[in-house]
Amino acid sequence: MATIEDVARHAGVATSTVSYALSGKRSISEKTRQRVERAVAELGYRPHAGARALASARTNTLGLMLPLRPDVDVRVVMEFVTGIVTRARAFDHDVLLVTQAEDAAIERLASGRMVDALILMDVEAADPRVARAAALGNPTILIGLPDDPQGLQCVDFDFAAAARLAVRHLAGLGHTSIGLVGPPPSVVERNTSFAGRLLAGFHQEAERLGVSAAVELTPPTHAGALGAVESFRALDERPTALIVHNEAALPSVVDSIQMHGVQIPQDLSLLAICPADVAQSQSRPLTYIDIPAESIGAVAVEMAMARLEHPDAPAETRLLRPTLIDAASTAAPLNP
Amino acid sequence: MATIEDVARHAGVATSTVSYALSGKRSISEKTRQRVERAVAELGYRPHAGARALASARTNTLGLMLPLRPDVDVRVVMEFVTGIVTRARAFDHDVLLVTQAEDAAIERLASGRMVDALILMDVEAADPRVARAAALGNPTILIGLPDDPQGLQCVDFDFAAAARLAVRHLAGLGHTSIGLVGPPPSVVERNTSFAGRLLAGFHQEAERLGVSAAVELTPPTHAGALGAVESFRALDERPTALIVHNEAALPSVVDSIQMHGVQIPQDLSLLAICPADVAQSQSRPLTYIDIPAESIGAVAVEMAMARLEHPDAPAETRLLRPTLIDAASTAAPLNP
DNA sequence: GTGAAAGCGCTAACAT
DNA sequence: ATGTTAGCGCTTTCAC
Repeated sequence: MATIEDVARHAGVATSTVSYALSGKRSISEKTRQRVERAVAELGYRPHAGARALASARTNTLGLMLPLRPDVDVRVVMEFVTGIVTRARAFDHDVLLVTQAEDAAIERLASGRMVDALILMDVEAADPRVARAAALGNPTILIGLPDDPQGLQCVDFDFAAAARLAVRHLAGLGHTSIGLVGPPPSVVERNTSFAGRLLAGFHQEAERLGVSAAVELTPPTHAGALGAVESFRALDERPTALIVHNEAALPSVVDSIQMHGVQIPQDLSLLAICPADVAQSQSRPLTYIDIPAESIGAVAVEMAMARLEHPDAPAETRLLRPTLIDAASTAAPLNP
Repeated sequence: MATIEDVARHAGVATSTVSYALSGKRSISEKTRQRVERAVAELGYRPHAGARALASARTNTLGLMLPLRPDVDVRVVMEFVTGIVTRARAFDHDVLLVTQAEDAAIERLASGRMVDALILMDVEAADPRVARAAALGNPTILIGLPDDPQGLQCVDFDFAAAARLAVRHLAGLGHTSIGLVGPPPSVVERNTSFAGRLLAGFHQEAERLGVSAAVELTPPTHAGALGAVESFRALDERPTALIVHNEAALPSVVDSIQMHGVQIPQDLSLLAICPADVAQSQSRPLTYIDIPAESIGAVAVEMAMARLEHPDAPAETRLLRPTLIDAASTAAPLNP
């Protein structure tokens, strides 16, 4: 393996010249740059990542901490990951993946100086990782919103606004009773940040608009979805519209509704809150509010990079605004 | 951040003693080891990964190359990843994730000495990455089986044997016409290694046992699944048993069968080839052949580690044998 | 059983 | 615009 010194010798210049020619951190005459580049190509030179990290205190690596909990939808998670990895590459960074939620992992990556910055996914309202990470020197970006985001860098979808938008859309069509097929109970129990915000937004807007609101926390299974639909049908004030925020249950919800001979949207309006491609892969077109998972991942990376540039910039929290895509699975309710 | 020198000073020993006390590479008196360990704890010392990599030519990092193609099922992919990350940690290794299929990424990781070994997922029958990787100094493990695995380290599920087992099981029950709901056409077109082996095993065993065999390559959508089921029903020799090797289509296949009023297994036997948890999350219990994705990932890591220990050991290919779990979704066909 | 010191390959002052 | 050189923090001879 060629070293920078080999390149320098081959090109007849000093090692620092090679370093600078490659990094562009000081001006180099066109002629020497060419010679260096030729030498690099001819020797197939690649800088040694460890040596560079040691000398520069930069690893060009991002740590991604992704607890793989059984109740998270991997499809959605992988969209985040895609956004993160793709955007990181644009900044010439690679991604180190950690799937344990243990604090030890944070320290290993950070104190071992394996990464320049950390991205924490699936943040809970009171997440022990957050304090750990904040105590670290490394920039840390949270995907999600802990109870107290003071002084932390956070990015997430505005789930509260999404729920409000959903309720508003349906109420605007004339619905007065709306059901929410919510996330799995375990997601709510462990205080996942997004679930609480979604539920709060849902109830808040329903109250504001004077529509009645019912929630079913729904396991990510076929049986769970059927159960939720049954529960809503058994209600005195049976909902005329359903909001579904549960990617795994969505197909079964759609199916079970149709199995009852209920027409969408004539008899029942259906509105999904999920990533675009999940909505679009259902058995019928669905009106949905997009969870822009890839964008959120990309923003997380951008925030991390900005932090590396300006370590003292004030912390900011970014919530991405919801947009509704109408595919005619919602309509005015039938007059009784 | 404390360095090894700080620790040495704090413990009143030489830096080399600290190094050896930590690595155990030479014997240390119990007393000094204690002192070193105390100093490490008190200072919160963590070795600098880059410095270590530079001095030892070991990064304790594994590269995982995971092309995110739209036709792969992320659920299954994430099981592989889980197996890999978990097992890697057991060997004190972290995982660097690359999602581009580009050759450039291989060189970056390997020549940049960012990783000790590489694991390539979703290998195609004639995969350009393979030649690149083989040319590298780093140990490389392929998950999948290229056309010519000579001299390469490969691990995969024995899809051919799985297909044969499935056919044999159904033929043994008395079925004489079997349909295969296969992977998406694009998966076959791009010569994904597993798809070809599965199809070959299916046809081979069907021919051997003299049962008629039909295949529908099935897009991973609801519409695709419905289409496949319709096609089979339209056949002159309508299959009395279906093998499904398509995680995304599986739920829709089950639903559409039931929607036709067809009883499983009385009217139609159904056998899935998929990871256990996919089979178990369906709307009814399914007889299935397990794709042990996590185990495969774990084996890949073990092979990589073995390679690091014994770089000159002969290359081996490991194919994991299929097992069938019977959940009564297959039965003898009705006599006409 | 322990220490001293020579690198590993790079970056970034500091020179010129 | 380019060259010289002192580290960065660790591992591993080599010496005792």
